[in-house]
Amino acid sequence: MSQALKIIFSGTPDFAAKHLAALISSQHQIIAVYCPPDKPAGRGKKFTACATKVLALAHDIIVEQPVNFKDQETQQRLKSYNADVMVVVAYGLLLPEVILTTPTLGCINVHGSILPKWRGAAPIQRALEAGDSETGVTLMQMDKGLDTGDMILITRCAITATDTSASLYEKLAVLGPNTLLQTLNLMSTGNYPRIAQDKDTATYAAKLDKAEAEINWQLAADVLDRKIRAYIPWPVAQFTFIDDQSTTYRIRIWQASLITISDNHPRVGTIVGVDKHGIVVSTGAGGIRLEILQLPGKKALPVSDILNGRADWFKVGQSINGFFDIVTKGAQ
RNA sequence: CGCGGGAUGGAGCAGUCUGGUAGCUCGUCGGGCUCAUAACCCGAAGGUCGUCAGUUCAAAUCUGGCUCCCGCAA
Repeated sequence: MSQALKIIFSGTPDFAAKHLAALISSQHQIIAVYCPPDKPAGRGKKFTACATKVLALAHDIIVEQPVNFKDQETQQRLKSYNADVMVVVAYGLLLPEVILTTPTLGCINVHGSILPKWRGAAPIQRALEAGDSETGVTLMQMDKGLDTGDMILITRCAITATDTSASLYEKLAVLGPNTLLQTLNLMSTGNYPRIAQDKDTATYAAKLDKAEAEINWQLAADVLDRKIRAYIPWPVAQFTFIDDQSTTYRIRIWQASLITISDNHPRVGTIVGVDKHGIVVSTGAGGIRLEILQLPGKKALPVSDILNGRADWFKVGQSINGFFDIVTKGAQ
C-alpha cells in the first residue's frame, strides 16, 4: 500500500468537489482547501460559498480563500502547511511559479482532455464540438505554462452521439477522481512517470462565449448538432424567433437530433416537418430535429408540450425564426 | 433590498392594459367509425385563476406583502 500524503486541495465548482470527496475518503490527509473568496451569486445576489468550500467545511477542513497568491504573506501561509503536494482542479486562479514549487512534490492538475489536445479553459466542450471520438482526463505536473506540464496519467473516455458537455462532465467527474488517486499513489512511491507534452500537436480550447450560442442555420446539421450538445449546460444553443406581433424571443435548444430530409429545400432555416417528436429544420446540409426547447422565462419543454400552446408558431414551410422572416421573403 | 420574465383544470398556453365568476390545444374517461390505429367523429369529467391582505356592488383582471420557478448578472 502506498503512503499517505499531506495534500492541499484547491478548486471551485462541483466538478472539483467530486475530487475533493474522493481524497477525503482516501488514506491521504487533506490539510487545507483553497478556493476563491465567496461572491454574490444567484438570484438575489446572496453571498454563496462554492461547492468545494461547502464540502470542506462539512468535514472540518481548514479553508483558505486568498484573492490571489501574489503577496508574500499568502505564499508564506501556504508554505507553512508543509504539504507534500497541491492538487488543483478547476480553481479559477492562476498560480505563480513560486507556488508551483512550494509543496515537496509540486502541484498537480486534473485537466479534462487528452493532452496536449485542448489545453485551456473549455476542453470538454471543444472536444465535443470538434467531433472528437474521445475525451478524457490528464493528470499533469503543473509548470508555468497553461496546461503545458508533464503528464503523469491519462484516462480516456469515448464521446457518444448523444453526449452533451453536461453528460461528459459527469463521466469525467468519475474518471477524474479515480485517476487522481492513482496518480497520488504513484507519487507517494517517489517513482512516477513524467511524460513531456508534444508541443507540435497541442491545440487550445478557448473559453466558451455567449455569442457562439446563436445558431447559424447555414452550417451543416451535424455541426449544429455537436454545437448544441457542446453548449449544454451553458451557454445553450439558441435562436431568435419573432412572432406576429414582432415580439422577439430567444429560444434555447436543449435537445436535438440529426434527421434525413429531401434535399430540395431552397432556404435554410425552414421548418420542413412538425410533429410530437420535434420540429425538423433544414440546414446548410441535412436536417435537424429540435426536440426540447426553452422559451424565455419558461422551463425547457418537449416540443409536444410547446406546440399545445404555440402551434401557430411552428408550421411546415415557415421559417424557424418566425414571422418576420416570412414577411421579408414575401417582399423580395 | 442587483435587473427582468413567470405562476390559470393532469400538461402547454389565451384572457389581465379597457374589473362583471374562464377559453384554446393536448391528455384522461365514455361512446362511435374502421380490418385496424398514435388517425377521425361525438360526448363527459376535471379549475377556491400560487398565497395573504386591501380597493370595489363585483377581482384571474386593480393595489401592497409573501412563496416558488425561469433568465441576466456574478
